Amino acid sequence: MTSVSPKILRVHKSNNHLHATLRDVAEFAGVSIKTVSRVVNHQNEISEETRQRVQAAIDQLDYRPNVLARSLIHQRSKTLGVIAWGIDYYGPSRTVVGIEQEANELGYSLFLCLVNHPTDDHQQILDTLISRRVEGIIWAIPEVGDNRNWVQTNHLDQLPPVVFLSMAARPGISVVSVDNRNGAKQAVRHLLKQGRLKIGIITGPMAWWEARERFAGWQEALGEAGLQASPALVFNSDDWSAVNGECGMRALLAQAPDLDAVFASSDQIALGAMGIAHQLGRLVPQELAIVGFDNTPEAAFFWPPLTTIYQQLIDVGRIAVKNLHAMIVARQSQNEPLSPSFTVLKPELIIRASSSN
Amino acid sequence: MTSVSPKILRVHKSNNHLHATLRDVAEFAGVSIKTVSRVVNHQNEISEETRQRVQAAIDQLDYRPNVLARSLIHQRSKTLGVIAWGIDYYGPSRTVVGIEQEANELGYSLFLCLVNHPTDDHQQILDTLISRRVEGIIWAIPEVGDNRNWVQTNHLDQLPPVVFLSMAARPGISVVSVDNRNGAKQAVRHLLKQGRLKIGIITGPMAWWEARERFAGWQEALGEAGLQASPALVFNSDDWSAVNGECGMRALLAQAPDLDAVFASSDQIALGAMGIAHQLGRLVPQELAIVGFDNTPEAAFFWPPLTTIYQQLIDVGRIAVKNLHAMIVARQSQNEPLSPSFTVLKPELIIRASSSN
DNA sequence: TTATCTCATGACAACGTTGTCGCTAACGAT
DNA sequence: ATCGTTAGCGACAACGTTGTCATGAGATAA
Repeated sequence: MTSVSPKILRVHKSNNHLHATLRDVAEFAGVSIKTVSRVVNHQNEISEETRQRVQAAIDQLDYRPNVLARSLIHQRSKTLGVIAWGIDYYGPSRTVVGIEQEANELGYSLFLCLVNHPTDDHQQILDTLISRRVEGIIWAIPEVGDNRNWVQTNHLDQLPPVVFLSMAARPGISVVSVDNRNGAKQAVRHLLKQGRLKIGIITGPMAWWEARERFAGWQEALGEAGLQASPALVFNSDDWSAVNGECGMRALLAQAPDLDAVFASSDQIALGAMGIAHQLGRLVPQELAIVGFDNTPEAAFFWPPLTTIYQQLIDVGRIAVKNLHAMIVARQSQNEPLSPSFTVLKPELIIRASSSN
Repeated sequence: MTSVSPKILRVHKSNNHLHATLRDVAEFAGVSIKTVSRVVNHQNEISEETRQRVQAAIDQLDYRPNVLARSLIHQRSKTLGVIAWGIDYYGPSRTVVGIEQEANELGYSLFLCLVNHPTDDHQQILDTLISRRVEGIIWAIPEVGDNRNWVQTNHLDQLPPVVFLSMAARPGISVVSVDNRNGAKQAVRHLLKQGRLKIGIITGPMAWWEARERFAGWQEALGEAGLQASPALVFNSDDWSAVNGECGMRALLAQAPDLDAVFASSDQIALGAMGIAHQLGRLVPQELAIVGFDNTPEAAFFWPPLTTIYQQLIDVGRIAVKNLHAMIVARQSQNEPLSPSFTVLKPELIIRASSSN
């Protein structure tokens, strides 16, 4: 516990504000406010001599332009808002990283807003962002239950441009998603190719759109192969955690003792499932092949290393911001608003030891 | 790919701006700007009759106060900045969650700024935040190499208040940290209590302060027990990943064949280490006990479940914002600036199967 | 010489708020 | 009738910028 008080060294300024203003610099350099403004903004109708004198004053006083004032004049805040959930999980946080990177490259600053649960009320957050005059919003809360119904009603056109992440296509709405259904299909097709015939699924929480899509992909892939998607092969999870992988694996082995493969709807679920397989003495992959979804960094080091589906979540974030930026530009240039885009990214199968003979 | 153009329904306003202003509302309601302002801010020197009339106009025009203008007047932006690294990792992202929660509760909005690497240049980010007039900054980039040296030189007092996360105590600087050294000590003491005598360590990257602290804790705990911290028991990682856990475990078993326990400096390192133990046929924990650090959600489901050190990272974030808020309040009330605080949180040992006999 | 032109600079309004102060009408007290 | 008092409301300046336009000095052209 230290308590040395920091020394306060501050250059004398004419006012008692925290920051020097154009006025301060102008007085200091003996020129008008406008002249200083020109120097700050590198406008060139200014003599080299005064430019240098003003620049010296700027440095001396450690002047920093006030972006709030600029935003007010220009009617552009150069900020975006992200409304997200679960950034302490791998997927959501990667998406936010992509969003931040692209926003930064395009010159936007990012307001981060988090909800504790996907179905929490968001009106207050939205109000805050609007009041702060963000130019656009990335809606990164997963689609759970009816938490996207407001999109239809609450007229979207009196909001700044919004890009939604991970939801079903809807008319008039910009969306960036990973093709979860295709990912699940790839997983199950791979298992079929390995000769597996009794392929179970541990779903995610079915209130989630992504969980339903992955389930549908499992169904479709089985259908393609002429196999029955019987209820005995299905376990529905409450959440995406490993606990449910454990429950699911126990239940499936009880329901379908001749099970020879499991598609787990997340890597965490797969992890729990593999733990139970070990406990029950089922060899993975020889007796039981397992595939996950997400490709978390740990998955490659599970025992055995986990076959899984890789989602380009950083790209999801980047593309979302790119599209959002296009919408902002279109709106401000008074053109017809851009017709909403629906972008889908195809995930990739990563084959590891948990599924290959 | 849908392309239905959204219908534009916008209430008529006197100007062509995106948002209604006090002026718009005032004209609509036939009162002065100031009167509308009073309604918006729930000031009471106003008659109930006009209040209702103005409120109706506000609702009609969907007026939202412009926080940028307010910030300008009040000289308070009610925003904070976080400068962070690695939020796609478990630890950093949890910390950010804590920061966001507390900021939100205290009425601040949060600017999120990320760096790709802890040693990247941060000056530009700092400039952006200052220009946006954040009232305080949370420095959530880990201390790596000399990336905190600027703190001494670049006079901290011409910045807004800053709270640093996870660094050694330094005079004049506010810090919130987890006691990594103590955490490592707890881990090693636990192994000693299990009767282990040859306890190796796979460190994190030693450029990191946290890695050095955990190493020091290992050393100290061995010293307490009168044991030799011999170099043969040490493997230095390049990073925190499972790959290094694999390398480390191989190296340690070669250097010290009678090894009976390993303290891994992260859960991921522990995961890699356990994988190699399995491959080499060493039973965990019977022949080789393993302890990790972080308590990631997966750790409880590793095979075997991993004993590890739990850090209250959400609290780190929350406390950091609380302290920052106190600094802000102190500075604006013209008092002597608050003497900097150094807060240390003690982590907890979570005992699971990977270490208990 | 005078008119025109360019260059460097400054005065002023505006962005959307809020704080200060002043005004008017109504009211009660004397 | 006169004098405060108060409630309700508006005019105005200010926050820190930027855009528009005006101004004056000097250079150039007629």
